[in-house]
Amino acid sequence: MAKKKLTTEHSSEQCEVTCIHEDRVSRVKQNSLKAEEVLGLEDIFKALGDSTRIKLLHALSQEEMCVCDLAEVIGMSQSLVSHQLRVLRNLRLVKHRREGKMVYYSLDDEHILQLFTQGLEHIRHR
Amino acid sequence: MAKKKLTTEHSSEQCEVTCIHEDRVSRVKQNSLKAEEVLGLEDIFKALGDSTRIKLLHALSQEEMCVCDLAEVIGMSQSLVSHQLRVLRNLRLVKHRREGKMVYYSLDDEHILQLFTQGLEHIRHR
DNA sequence: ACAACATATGAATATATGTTCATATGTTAC
DNA sequence: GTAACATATGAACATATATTCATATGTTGT
Repeated sequence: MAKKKLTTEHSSEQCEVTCIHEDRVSRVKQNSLKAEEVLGLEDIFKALGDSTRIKLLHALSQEEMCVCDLAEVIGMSQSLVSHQLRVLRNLRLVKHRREGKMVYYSLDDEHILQLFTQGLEHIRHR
Repeated sequence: MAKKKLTTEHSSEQCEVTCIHEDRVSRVKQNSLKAEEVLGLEDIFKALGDSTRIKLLHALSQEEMCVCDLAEVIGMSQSLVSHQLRVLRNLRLVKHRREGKMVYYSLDDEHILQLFTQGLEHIRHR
């Protein structure tokens, strides 16, 4: 049986840490990412962190395609594909052009492919 | 060209698409990522798609640090840091070693840094 | 005008996930 | 043994997000 510990006064105002290596902490703190950079990275990686969007981007890395084709390739509904393409569009990861009734999508930034490659290297390398 | 047309009724059995470019679709389909690869990428990018974990990884990219230091550096609670470190540990993104009462974490895979670099290039390049 | 098609989108829902709180576990010193 | 400290973790909660459904918008052809 576990015992309860008598907690002395728990000042909840501050995080009362006692083990900080001050020099190390301040050194690393100074080299922090800017808030803007953190948010930017978060957005991109969040966009890449979904299997549907991964499949869409990978398909588009091969050729430009219309929404219907994309739906068929990844085996999901047109509605879902449209929704997810909008997410990718908002992040400037894909661009689109209209041709008659159809809308063709393609990659807007080839950096994405390098991220994929790096990611694949990682999952093989473990 | 386009295949059979289904009634535009509420037949929700199949995805009734009529605009498929068959050659293009089958070409791209053949070159699909394996399900395993998709899941692997999803896991990694999902892990990177959170600001707390981004800050943790970026801090660890500079030097090995204990949990307390990390909490101080990113300005969040010890509990949260521990939880998120476990996520990163499960994905083999960080490793840890015990030294007395403290546990020191460090990056387990330097590929991560390249992903960060690529990501940063992207957000600047738009 | 209309019908048919391709795509976009708002709303609803279910699930996933980040954060907090309380407490447990493990280590050192006494 | 107990106390103090550093870390880990289960549960609860709130928010975010993926997917589906129904419908709207835009385009072509008649």
